[in-house]
Amino acid sequence: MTISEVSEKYDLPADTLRYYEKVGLIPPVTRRESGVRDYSPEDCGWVEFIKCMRGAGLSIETLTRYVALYRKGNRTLKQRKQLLLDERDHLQARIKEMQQVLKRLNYKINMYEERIVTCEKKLLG
Amino acid sequence: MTISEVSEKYDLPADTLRYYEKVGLIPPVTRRESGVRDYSPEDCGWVEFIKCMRGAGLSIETLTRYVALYRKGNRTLKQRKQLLLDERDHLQARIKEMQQVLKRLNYKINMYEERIVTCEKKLLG
DNA sequence: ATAATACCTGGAGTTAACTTTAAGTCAAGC
DNA sequence: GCTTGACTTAAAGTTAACTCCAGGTATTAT
Repeated sequence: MTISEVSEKYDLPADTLRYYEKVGLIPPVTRRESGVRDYSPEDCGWVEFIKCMRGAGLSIETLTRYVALYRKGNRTLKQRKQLLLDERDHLQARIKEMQQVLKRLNYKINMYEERIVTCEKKLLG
Repeated sequence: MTISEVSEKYDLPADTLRYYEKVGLIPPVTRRESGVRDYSPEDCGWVEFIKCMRGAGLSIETLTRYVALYRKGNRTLKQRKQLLLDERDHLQARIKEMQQVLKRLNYKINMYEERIVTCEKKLLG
């Protein structure tokens, strides 16, 4: 697959795909003789994975560390698992915080509802 | 309260407090004659509210819009409620996405667990 | 009264994560 | 074989959200 096809498929600008590769967010993409990128299914898998993780807010720095470990082979399995455990915990904490805020927003919205009703009554009366 | 006390209380740098006020993220803070900030309980309430919302990822742009509406008084109640409704929906969507990723991370961690066990068996055998 | 410390403003600098640009190379259609 | 549009790189530019700095004023302790 060419870079523009991958760009289309995952809804990521081609520039971003090149950037991700340059900073080591995905392993080096397969190339033709000429140097043009030709994404394999595995390359695409990485793009999808990274897009997903970035969507949840994992930093580029963290993800490049993960990819760097992956590229070192099997002897880094435990470190990779640990990295994922740490990120999972962070993510869980963020979700919890956001759920608190969600509650607060809902409460505030209810208060607004009440105030608006009261205001309109006053205008009618 | 002085800015450094507020900074301490909410664990936000004094520079950030000034910045928040400058860009309209909180309404103008009470001042002494001399011009020095002297945060009232209400000013503190804004700081707390904004810190909370920023923590959940609401943008400064959105929050300044909210504060601007607030400063226009009661006739903006409906618009403020609508803004909060929109933000609540965004937040809810983000939480859902993050929960998906959490699931995926947990799955991946289990896979690593299995692979590590298998590897260690191989090394022993 | 004076020295040390805290506060003020406007503006420059920083960081993460892209995004655009310039200057060129490659590939598909005629 | 030539044009046109997609691809390449390195490097500069952008955006959001701070963060720091210089030069000056205010407050507090001695």
